[in-house]
Amino acid sequence: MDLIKNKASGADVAAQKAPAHEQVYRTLRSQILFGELVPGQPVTIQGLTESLGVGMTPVREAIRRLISDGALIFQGNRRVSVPLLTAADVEQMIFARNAVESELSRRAAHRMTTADIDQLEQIDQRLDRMIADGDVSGYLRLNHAFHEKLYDHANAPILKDLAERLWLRFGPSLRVVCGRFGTQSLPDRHKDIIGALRAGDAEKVAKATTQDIEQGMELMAEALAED
Amino acid sequence: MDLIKNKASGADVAAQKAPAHEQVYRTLRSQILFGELVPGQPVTIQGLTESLGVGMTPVREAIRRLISDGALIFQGNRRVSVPLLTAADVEQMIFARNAVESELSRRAAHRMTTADIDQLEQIDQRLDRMIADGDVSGYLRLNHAFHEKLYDHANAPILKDLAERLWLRFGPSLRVVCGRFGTQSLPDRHKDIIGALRAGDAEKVAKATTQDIEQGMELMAEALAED
DNA sequence: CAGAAAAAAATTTGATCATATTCTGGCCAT
DNA sequence: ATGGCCAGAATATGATCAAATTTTTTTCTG
Repeated sequence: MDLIKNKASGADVAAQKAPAHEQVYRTLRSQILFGELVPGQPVTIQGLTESLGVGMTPVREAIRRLISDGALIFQGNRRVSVPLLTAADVEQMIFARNAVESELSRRAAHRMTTADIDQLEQIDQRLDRMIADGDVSGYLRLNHAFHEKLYDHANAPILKDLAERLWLRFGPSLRVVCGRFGTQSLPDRHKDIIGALRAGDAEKVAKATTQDIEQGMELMAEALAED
Repeated sequence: MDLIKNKASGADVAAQKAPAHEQVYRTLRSQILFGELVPGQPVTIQGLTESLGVGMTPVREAIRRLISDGALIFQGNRRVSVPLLTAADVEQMIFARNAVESELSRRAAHRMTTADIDQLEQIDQRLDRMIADGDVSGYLRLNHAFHEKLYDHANAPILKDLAERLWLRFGPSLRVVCGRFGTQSLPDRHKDIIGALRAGDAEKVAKATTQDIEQGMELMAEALAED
């Protein structure tokens, strides 16, 4: 609604036309995915209507969607909050991510052109800069962008949807890990993935993805175990 | 022993206590899961407010949740409808179900007691009666109940949630298959699963689950290919 | 004059909000 | 501690506005 008059600056037409509940959803989803909300933090409808300047109906709808996504949890009474992961949760997510995302990588490997891989590498280079700068938010955004870009090429929307849900679940906790250990200590296998893509070795891409996942998730499990 | 007994007569009470949007969600979810809504059928908010006798806010919230579940799809303009599956969708679901549900079966196999297995077998016996009677609705409900009961024992809520979402996606189309071929031609591997459970052979349980999934999904793929 | 394409009105449906009602959890008195 | 009040938050409704579809009217062409 604020964006309506801002069209002069070239704001996205689609975003302008999107209904309020969609915009609220995207905003909250992004905040959760990139850890701007802390695990355990309560989420209230009235708080969001004020901070987002929108009525309660759109806020309600966005919250329901996010609960269904697993990005928020409904605490039995009428309270909603950002989920706290248990060790068992992380263990299940490792299994599920390995199964789904390694397959997405495998499929993407069969379909990506050199130009596609170049774009992916560009994202990874920007990501490296974020790590060097210690920019946690930037790191989280680009790490997600890297995987999303890769999985987009798998041409498997249902599998990608499953993967995206899992990311929403661990987003807040991943941020906590970064905050604790810093970006320096977050290794990834993106270089391996890119190399294997260029070599056209789909199995190697899948393997590297699995390693990437396990490194990240193990770190998360350790951080959670400390509490 | 029977902890559920606590709220035995409270089943209705609990249902009464549940907020309207929750009830609408459950009703629609059930209708979709068991194929009471036809693929492609449009779903309108105002139609539901009338037929369910509640305001539009609860209906809206339920619809958003179901869209997030993949049980309904948002058709670009403001219309919402029951999804029509493509061959590519089915292929992805076969992969995802195999990965997730075979693991759920494997985990359940490690934890189920003889009494648990007896209960599962009881469901399967009731299911056989439904097949004999040609009761498609009953068949769908008990087939779901069988798998849900099995996966409940896996103690893996995140994996179970992923599986449940996949079921919601193919529910409407499965009903179409049954309507076309009848219940007689729907073979399952439930007897194999039960036998392997009793033998304590987790790998065999997982294998039988995979076969059960592939039989059902292949049939669906064939039916969809006919159009 | 008939028929089809285009334009305009009417109807249906979705989106949002303001308001009333219900429920939860804390607080205070006993 | 226990039990009833009170503030605040969530739930639910109906009214209102906007968008899209359908129907009707108009217009143009053969």
